[in-house]
Amino acid sequence: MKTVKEVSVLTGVSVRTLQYYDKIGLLSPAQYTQSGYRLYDTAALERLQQILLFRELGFSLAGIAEILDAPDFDRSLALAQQIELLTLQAERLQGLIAFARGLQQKGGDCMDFQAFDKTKLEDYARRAKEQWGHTEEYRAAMAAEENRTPQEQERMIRDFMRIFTEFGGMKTLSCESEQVGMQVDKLQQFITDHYYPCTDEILCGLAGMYEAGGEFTENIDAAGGAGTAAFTAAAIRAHRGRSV
Amino acid sequence: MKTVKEVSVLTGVSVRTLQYYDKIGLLSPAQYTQSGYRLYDTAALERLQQILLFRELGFSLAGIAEILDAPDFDRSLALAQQIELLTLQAERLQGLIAFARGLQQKGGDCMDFQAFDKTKLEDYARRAKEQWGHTEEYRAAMAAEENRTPQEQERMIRDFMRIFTEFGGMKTLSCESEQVGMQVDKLQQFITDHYYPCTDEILCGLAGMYEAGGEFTENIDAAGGAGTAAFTAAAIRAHRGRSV
DNA sequence: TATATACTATGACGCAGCGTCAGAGTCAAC
DNA sequence: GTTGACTCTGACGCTGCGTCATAGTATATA
Repeated sequence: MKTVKEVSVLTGVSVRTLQYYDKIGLLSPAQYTQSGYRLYDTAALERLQQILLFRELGFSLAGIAEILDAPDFDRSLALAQQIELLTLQAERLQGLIAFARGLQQKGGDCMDFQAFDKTKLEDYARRAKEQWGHTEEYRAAMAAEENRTPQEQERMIRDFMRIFTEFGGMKTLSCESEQVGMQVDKLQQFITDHYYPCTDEILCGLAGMYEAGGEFTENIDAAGGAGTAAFTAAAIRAHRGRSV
Repeated sequence: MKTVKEVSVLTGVSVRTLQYYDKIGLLSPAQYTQSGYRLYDTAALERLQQILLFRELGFSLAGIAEILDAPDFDRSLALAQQIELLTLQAERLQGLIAFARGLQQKGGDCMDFQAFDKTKLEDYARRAKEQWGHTEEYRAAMAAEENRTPQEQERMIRDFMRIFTEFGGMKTLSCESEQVGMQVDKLQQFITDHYYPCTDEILCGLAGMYEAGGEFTENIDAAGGAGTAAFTAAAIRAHRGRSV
């Protein structure tokens, strides 16, 4: 039988936390003394181990109680779900890091999100139309484009910029790396979702425009720092080159 | 001039949040109507953009206020620090994911952390001594070892197990990958911190023991699933092999 | 036995960043 | 004048504890 302090020292959990876990019914001591002191036995300690294990894996205390108190609960399923959740968080973090690095490169003081101005975007769309305007999907997508409010368009431009800022933050990575591949997917998906169905072929075509040295190059480099456009183009080729 | 609702729709921030930002002094509207309605101008909107940018990068609202309100604040320094923070979080997440995957592989129902029992650990230490006991660093480290409480030893064993569980979760990765390399560093650092100075040479020696098929192999595979010991050995060789 | 000390218990409040609900006022249109 | 859409504010809730205040308890020492 161990007192709160002993358990605290043993496991690194604070006394207050142990009291709290008792209060919310997550971990009760084996018994109380007449004066109300908590006493923990080895069974309680083992339960605490389990609690700490799941807690570190990011489960909520309520979730841990559910897992530990329902003997028929599918632990491995819960674990699998948690792994997915953790993976999503990790991916998000990777994206954020790339984004932050991109911001850093393009210059901390002038965090300018207006570089992609509307006229240029229209120009951009016009050139795309010249190349792929004859397809039916393109015309269908354009119909949706028409009735977007200016505010929505502004937000989309910023989102678009951001993708390139993230590319900029990945310049230290290899073009072939998986993370860069995911970013290529992201770009392709974004264009498909918001502008027109972006096939691998079209994407490779865009790669050429990005590194051609014109306004596209300028805008992209403004978003992610010098060399971002070239890096993006290389990344697209590395991950889509085979299919063309 | 835009109302709260309009700003909300435009930026995706809830009305209540805008009111909250006003209350805490983070973002004040350009003016109020006689009836107390908030009205935002473009300057306020731009400030909101900045707020959202930093918020997404994980800055606290207080931190954002500090950054935006002090014109001479070093933004790029803050950004660099935040990148470090994000990187740490990402590394931690990667470790957790590997750990969770390791747990998954060794079997969800019997999450047994007692596999490394004390006698085996003593055996482990004894063999290490046979090989490197003649060095001075070893003897110094052993002095510290002596006066650890049984509880501290137990915790260390669990921590040690955990490192192998994490290795087990990385089996799908390449031995040469950077993440696995970091895990090798972690193992080496842990041994150095808690047992004896673990040189690259010693680590490679351990690798041999891990895959020799004896108790070490059993214990490590119990921690991370079948094949973990062999994977760990290969990982050590891949990242420390050159220096031996 | 008195006291010093270490430990324990409980309740209340605080933290971040809002969401939610209640009650009341406001604005424009029909 | 009434409807419906907005807006205001304050209060409370959420997670997972830390911190502080106040009070009781256990134990060793003088």
